[in-house]
Amino acid sequence: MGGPLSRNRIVRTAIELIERDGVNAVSMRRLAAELGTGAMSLYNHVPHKAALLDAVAEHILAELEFAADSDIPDWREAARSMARTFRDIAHRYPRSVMVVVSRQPNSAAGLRPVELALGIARAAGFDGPAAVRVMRAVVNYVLGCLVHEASQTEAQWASEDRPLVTTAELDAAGLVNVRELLPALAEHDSEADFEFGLDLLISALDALPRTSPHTAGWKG
Amino acid sequence: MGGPLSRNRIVRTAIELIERDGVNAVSMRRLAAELGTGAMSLYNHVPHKAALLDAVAEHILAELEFAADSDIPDWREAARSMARTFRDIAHRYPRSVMVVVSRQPNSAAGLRPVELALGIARAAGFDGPAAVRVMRAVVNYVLGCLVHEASQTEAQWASEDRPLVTTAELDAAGLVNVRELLPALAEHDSEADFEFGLDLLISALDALPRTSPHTAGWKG
DNA sequence: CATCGCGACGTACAGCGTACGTGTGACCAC
DNA sequence: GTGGTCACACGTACGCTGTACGTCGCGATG
Repeated sequence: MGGPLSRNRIVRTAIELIERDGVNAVSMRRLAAELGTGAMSLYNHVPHKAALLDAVAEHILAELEFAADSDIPDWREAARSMARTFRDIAHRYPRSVMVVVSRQPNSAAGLRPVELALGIARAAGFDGPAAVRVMRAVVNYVLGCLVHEASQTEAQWASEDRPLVTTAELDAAGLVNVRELLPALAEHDSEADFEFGLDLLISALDALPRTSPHTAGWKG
Repeated sequence: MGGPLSRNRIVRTAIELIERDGVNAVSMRRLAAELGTGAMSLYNHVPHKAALLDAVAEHILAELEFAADSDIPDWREAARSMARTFRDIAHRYPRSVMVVVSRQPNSAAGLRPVELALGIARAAGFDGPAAVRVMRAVVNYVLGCLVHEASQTEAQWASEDRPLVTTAELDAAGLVNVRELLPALAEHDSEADFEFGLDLLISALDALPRTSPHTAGWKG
């Protein structure tokens, strides 16, 4: 069914399964059934389940490479572009985000976002430890946004638009600010919020003194 | 052994178990053994395992309430203090961080950080959607830092100071920036990086125009 | 004393990851 | 052609998981 078994086909099907039924629904047997084979056949292509999930993370992260545009002269625009690309990919695989994020980023594939961000930081004129700090500031912000949105998405999947928390509970817990701003919290535009924080961070970084000359982004 | 079984004792022991052996090592049987009882006894206090992990998250998040100091007049200092407190708690339970983060934050307990951050944003003179945006910017940044550090910690636990990635692999993958900045990446001071991004973000937010008068933090 | 309810505990079952053995077909040396 | 080798699909089996259900002991209440 669907051609010969291969590591790539297994990984792609695993991603489909995660997106359709959630991470917890992924088992070797179910995945094999999806592929029309026996569970043990998978082990000819993947050493164990953890490695499979690593491969899933790697596969998704690999899309960054193709999507990232490294020819943008203005480093602020390049950084924004990379962050948006990252977020777009996360939106394409919403239920896989936590899988990707929770894998240790020490494989060569996991370090690709770091590589790209470091390149941009250096192009902006930051060097050595400064580049690392700048890179981490924006990567961590983006990471937090993705985790946040993934949480929201999963919560939505879990409870089919049933009220997640009642105002009575909020009052009981003394969460007055949440209670008052509940409409603003509920109808918030996560896209706009993402851009807001991103612009803020990048502008602040751009205003920092440099340790080495940079190619673009002087404040006129 | 150790007094009567209770929900609180179960949750505390679960946290100990996570910190000692990792999340994957937590099973109802092992947890029960740790408590000196049978596995099924736990179900008199907790409906199922997922609820137990929810309770773990809630228990850890509850420490924010006691630790948070809401009497700081300067909103920037208040925000910094809250962020640091959050991070301190994460450092006290390093291997539980991903559990807390990956639970849906829609319980009253999970919304406590949101509540505190919203309070600070409003005290800073932001209101309505602006308060929500400001709150989210800093919360997402802090969240990203915690996830990042948790990943690092878990990686360290997983491989007892064996080299995680070789320079040869980096070259093969074309990660030139990572390769060159590897020393800076390795010996980086995560505390300093955290403060760097936090200050940057808070200062940038403080420079924003307000929609309502605020009590402190004017730029002189 | 009889009764009741709560909570600790054992048993049982479906499902999990995966170690191991077997079978089958494609390839190659002679 | 024939025998050997190898890759890979597949079945079986084991120890572990979460948890539904039944039982039993014990303190409180009539």
